[in-house]
Amino acid sequence: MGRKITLKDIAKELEVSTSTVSKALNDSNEISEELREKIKAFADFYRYRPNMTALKLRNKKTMVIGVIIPEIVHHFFSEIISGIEKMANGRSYNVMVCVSSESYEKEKLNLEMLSNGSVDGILVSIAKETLELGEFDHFKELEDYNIPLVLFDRVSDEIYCDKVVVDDEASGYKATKYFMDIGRKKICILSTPDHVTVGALRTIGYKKAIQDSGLEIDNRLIFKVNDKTEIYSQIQTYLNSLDEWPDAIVGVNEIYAAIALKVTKEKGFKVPDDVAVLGFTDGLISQFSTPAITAMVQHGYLIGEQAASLLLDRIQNKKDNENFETVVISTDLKIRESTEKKLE
Amino acid sequence: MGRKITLKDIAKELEVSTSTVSKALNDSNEISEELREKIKAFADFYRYRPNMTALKLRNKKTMVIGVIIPEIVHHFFSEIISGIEKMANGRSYNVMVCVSSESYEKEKLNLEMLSNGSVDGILVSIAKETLELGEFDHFKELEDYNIPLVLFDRVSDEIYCDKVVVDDEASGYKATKYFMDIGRKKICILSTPDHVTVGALRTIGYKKAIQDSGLEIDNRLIFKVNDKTEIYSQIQTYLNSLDEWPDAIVGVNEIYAAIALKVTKEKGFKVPDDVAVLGFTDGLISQFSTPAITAMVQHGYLIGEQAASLLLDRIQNKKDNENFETVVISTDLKIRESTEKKLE
DNA sequence: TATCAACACGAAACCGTTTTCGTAACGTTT
DNA sequence: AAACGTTACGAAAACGGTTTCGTGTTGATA
Repeated sequence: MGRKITLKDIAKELEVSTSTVSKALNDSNEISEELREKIKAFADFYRYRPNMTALKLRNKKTMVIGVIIPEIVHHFFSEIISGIEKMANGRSYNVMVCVSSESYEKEKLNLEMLSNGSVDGILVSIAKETLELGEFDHFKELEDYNIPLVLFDRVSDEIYCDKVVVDDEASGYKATKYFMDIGRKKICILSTPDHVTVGALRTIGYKKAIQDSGLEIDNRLIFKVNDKTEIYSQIQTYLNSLDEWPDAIVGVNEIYAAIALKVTKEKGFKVPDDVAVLGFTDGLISQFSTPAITAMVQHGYLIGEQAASLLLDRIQNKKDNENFETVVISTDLKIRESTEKKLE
Repeated sequence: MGRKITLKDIAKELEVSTSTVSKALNDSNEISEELREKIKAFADFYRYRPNMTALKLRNKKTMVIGVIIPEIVHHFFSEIISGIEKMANGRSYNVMVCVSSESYEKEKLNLEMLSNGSVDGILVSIAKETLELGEFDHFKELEDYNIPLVLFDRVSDEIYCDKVVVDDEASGYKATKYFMDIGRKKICILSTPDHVTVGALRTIGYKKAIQDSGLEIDNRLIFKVNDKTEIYSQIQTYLNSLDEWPDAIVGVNEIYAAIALKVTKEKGFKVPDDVAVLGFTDGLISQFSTPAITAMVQHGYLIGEQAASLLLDRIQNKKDNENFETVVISTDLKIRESTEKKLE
């Protein structure tokens, strides 16, 4: 029943004005040492804590940032949130998390909800459906409300704001180059449909690497997985449809790589001796599968930190509106058993 | 520059009072049809949206619930958050996520931060350190602030509130019983230190199952993994220290099971023929490792939904304070290759 | 024609703070 | 003694809404 105690309560009880109490608690020297101590003691005793909502209204800032992610049960994204949370917390901000479930409608709804004054700024990784539709007006409306936006990982050129991305093209290149360096000839890539930029960019990197080494690109070795139907059988069917099994497979995410690994082993090939497998995102699957999968580490935590940092800079400094920045987080190759000969 | 437009702005522009505008926008029939439409049109045109903070202050509710979890990059917990988010959203609430990183101090800080009026209710899964210290006063202070609390998964008897838990003891029993049913004799359990209740309870279930079948409990088959040092080598060392390798291993989480699987295969044993492995939490590791690991599915999503639902009931109905409920979510055994003979 | 309800709107209080400004009381200076 | 500067506090506005309670105008009723 310990009804929350307010400034007014204290004021009444101590027979002073609320302004006096407020000042006393904020250590203003406008109030005499004596009274100040008395008020503080009283407030302390009754565990007074200023009402945040009132403060938010007064200060016109909420000390909260909103995050919209496509999915939360996902190693990469949860890493990002973790980074965001850490950075925000360190700068005394809280984080409100919304999930778009890859749906355009939900993303729009979330955006509207967040932009009604609940948060001081918004971080978004765009939903697949939105990317597919190419519909970004809901983001543009944010400008009207004057609320800073930072996009991360899944971004769009049509939206003018700060961004944090992975150097996907370079990573695709790096992965492919690595395979060629260890002597692989027939390198296959399991990618996404083109509207998912990350997949598309990695594929571009893949192609460049092939061309740079003077080889021809074989389009049959590029497979775009359709997320809307069963993934496993798609990959299985595709690989089986090739005249000859590839000697190296790049999966643009952990799952594709893990599935490719599984299918390959089931087919009787030895990994990495016959076939080498590499995936993007260094999650638990890569670490714990057998053989452990070589992965492009994407540093999700760092991405989250950077994105939050950029957003908070915007919020706090009110940077000159026309100088948007794009931070590129580079990946690292974490070599594991799936591409290296095991020590016998 | 589209300065956020307020009621006052509209009122001034249309030369009416703010009360009129407010009523018109809320479809009050106190305002004439004609004026109402005019105001609405105007508001619409300028994209008026009520300031949430002001509403929160006025209504004395924030429509936000806070969640404190030990870790976010974790399949089980992210599933829970997902469930919470879904339920909260469905009931027009938003979710503020805080991470305790298993630290008592951070948990306490988070709790203080959330209880200052930022949220209408709080969901917590207790940090390991807190459980270890047995220090729960920070939760009790919540009562003073009159803010509802629901604990999930990691709970404590000392805290008097609604709870949502997994039937850990029964699950431990079920897992062990299953192993005995498929003819395993030497069943080992990789558990946690006792202060982590979930691990302890599962171990109790394990013991009961053994006893119920008339066998003796062999304490050497119960290993408590210490999270503070390297897990892999601990498990490896432990298993190697046994006179004889077990023919079945229960891991109280996915990681322990995956490591046990790996170590077992490295040692040259066949899974499941020589050794069967089972883990708790049905995450990606279990699905994608080879062989895929049999798992106790914990329905994290459901736990999240239930917890949020319970909390919202408290918030909305102001249930009679002394009738706390504990919802038990039961687990399911998802049998996979790691315990079943493979089809050749 | 006086009375009264219904209608349509505005004034003001309220939510819980902070902050600007005003001022009474006192001490100091010339 | 007049003028002035401090000190220590309170009144009131402000943040952006909602809501209660008037109140001036109508039209209908007795």
